[in-house]
Amino acid sequence: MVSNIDSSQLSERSLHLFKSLVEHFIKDGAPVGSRTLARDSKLNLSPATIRNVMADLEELGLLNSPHISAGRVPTARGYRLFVDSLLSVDHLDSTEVEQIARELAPKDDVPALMQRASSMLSDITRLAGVVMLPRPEQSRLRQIEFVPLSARRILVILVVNEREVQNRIINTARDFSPAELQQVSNYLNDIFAGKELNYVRATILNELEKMKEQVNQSMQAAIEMAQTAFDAEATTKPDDDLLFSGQTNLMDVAELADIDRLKKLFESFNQKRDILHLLEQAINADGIQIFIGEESGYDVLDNYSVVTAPYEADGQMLGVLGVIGPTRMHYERVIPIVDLTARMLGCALNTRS
Amino acid sequence: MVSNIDSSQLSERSLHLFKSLVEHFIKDGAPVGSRTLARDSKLNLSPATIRNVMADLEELGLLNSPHISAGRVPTARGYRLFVDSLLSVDHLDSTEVEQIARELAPKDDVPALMQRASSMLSDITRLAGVVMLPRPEQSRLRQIEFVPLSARRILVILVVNEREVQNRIINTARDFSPAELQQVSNYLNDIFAGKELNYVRATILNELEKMKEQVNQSMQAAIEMAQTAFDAEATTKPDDDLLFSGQTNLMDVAELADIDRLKKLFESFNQKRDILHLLEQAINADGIQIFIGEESGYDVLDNYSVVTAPYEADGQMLGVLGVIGPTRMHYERVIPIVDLTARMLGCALNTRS
DNA sequence: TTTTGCGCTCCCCGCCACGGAGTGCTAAAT
DNA sequence: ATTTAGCACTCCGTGGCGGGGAGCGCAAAA
Repeated sequence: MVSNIDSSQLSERSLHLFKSLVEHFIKDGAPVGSRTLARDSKLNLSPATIRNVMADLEELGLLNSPHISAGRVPTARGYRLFVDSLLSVDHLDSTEVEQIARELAPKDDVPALMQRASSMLSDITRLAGVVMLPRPEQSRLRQIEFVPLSARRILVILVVNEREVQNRIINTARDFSPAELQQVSNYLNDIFAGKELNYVRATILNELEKMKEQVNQSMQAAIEMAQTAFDAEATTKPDDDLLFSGQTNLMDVAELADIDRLKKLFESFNQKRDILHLLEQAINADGIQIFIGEESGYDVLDNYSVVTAPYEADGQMLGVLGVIGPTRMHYERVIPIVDLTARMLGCALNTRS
Repeated sequence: MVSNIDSSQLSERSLHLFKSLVEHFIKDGAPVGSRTLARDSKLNLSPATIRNVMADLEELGLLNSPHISAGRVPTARGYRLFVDSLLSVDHLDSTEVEQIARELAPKDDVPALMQRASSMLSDITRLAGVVMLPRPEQSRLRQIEFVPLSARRILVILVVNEREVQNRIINTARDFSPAELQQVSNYLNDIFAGKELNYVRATILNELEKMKEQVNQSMQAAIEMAQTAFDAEATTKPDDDLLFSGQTNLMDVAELADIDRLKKLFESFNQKRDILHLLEQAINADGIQIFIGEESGYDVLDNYSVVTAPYEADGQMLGVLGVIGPTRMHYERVIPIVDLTARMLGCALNTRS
């Protein structure tokens, strides 16, 4: 990748003008010319001077013109400089803070909370919101229960992470009596409660042979059953851990009104792959992270930026949330909103409740 | 509503021409004029004659012209006549039948099956697919279990309709021992197993007083707990029982490429209200039902048609599925697909499995 | 009853001219 | 050495204009 521009490489004046230009463009969406900039920035310079400066900035790859006699528009690299060095983040007004707090009040179950977080994000920012659900690798088994449905059909209930409940139905090779089931679940709870799900799965699958010798016949059955249960768990979960909302907000943004691009993006939302990869990069970052346009490496995101923040509870990284919008978005507003939402979601997920 | 046109009110020739015109328009999407129609329909008539016929049809409200010197376009009422009386339904080719069968093979859980049905519909028809989940009123309680999580937090598990599992966490006023919980669930299972959920809820809520007198103290607690459980059930479920897929397919249809309309429609998908109302009308119909454009009574659906079919299993109506697309859609193809899908989904849901 | 002929309407497309906004360059001013 | 003013040039968007095409209705002929 080409090296980015450092703010120290430019004169105070150039930076000021550049910032002014970006802000202007974010507001109006039209290429901005020397004249307007001369009027707006308080520097009392003539358009001609500004033209010179802009020519320099274009040289550096921070701006470009759609065609020879149009105003200038920030490039991806330009936005990068802008968000890294020039941005002054808004102070959120109290009604917004309240709204976020209200929506994220810890009510019922985790998926619903996530859903609320996502639609709240899209609502406030008027962009598309996205929330990545807590990564399954981070799930700790809290409790497992078996409920007999009929002769050989058993409902398995996994309680993970204090709050979240998963259930699936398995068919067993032989009949189990309720008493037996009770025994099995006691056994599994004793060994595995509090352990990480992947560990549980791995243990059950790999050390099956070893354990079989040590335990009695009934426990063998338990192990086989658990195997089925966790096998299913491994295969059914991994894809729908991404929630979107407010995609339609993107249809408002004028310069993205090109149906084809939009369609590609929406399809990408549905397939989730690209976005998921992007968010996975973000989960290890420390705080707010911003992907600008082509930077992301995904074609579909060409004229879009993604602003993300990881959220954590009980000192553990859980997932990522953020918004997707046009590169030309109000970063100074969006950034604090995403940031605050991540924090608050973390609070809501803390287990003391 | 204005009375619809009956095919017996028109001459054979008019009908033939009308049908020809509609088919033509569905294929090309452009207003069709007398010349083209004269060429295409095998009737060996001159354009002028056809113009006369078309004038009559316009009189009847079956056609109209976008402007005075353009070809004719079918009106909603025209489509209505077309689908009711003139349509010759395609024979599905075997690969499509196989695809439907394959996708709807009864695998794991019900929601996933529904999801597959919806995306399969959108996939094959290249329109938006929609599936209304089994109506909660039709849910029969099969089994209820209580799992203690901590002192006063209890996980309630409802198994409904043989297959579907719902769980929620409730906080109780006092501590319950595992033995007590067992007793409570036994009690509730005895009384309510096989009953309709609404009935269960109503019984618990209304006859609370009466029952309280008849039973011992422990059962009073049971009732109170059940009350909490089913209360929650009543409030958390009712909105997300509609699945969409393939909305993006609608972006391909040229004449709907108007961003604003599309946005409204998509938002309507998200809010689900209008579509839900529409489908509720459809659930009591006997088979395929078609809503054409403005007929539906919902603005957002102005240039769209909805083709639905209810599906049933074990002799019980469960829900509705269908597709949403431009009024100008290939009904002769879409109709048998929706029909077949409804039947097959019904099969997959039959409880003998 | 159907066809032919004719005049008319309306859309679509390409053309052109024009004003506006903006640029780059050079020469003058500070 | 910067900054400014002036100027020629480029490009976009708009609006007016004119033909060509498709289609219509109507009236008269077949």
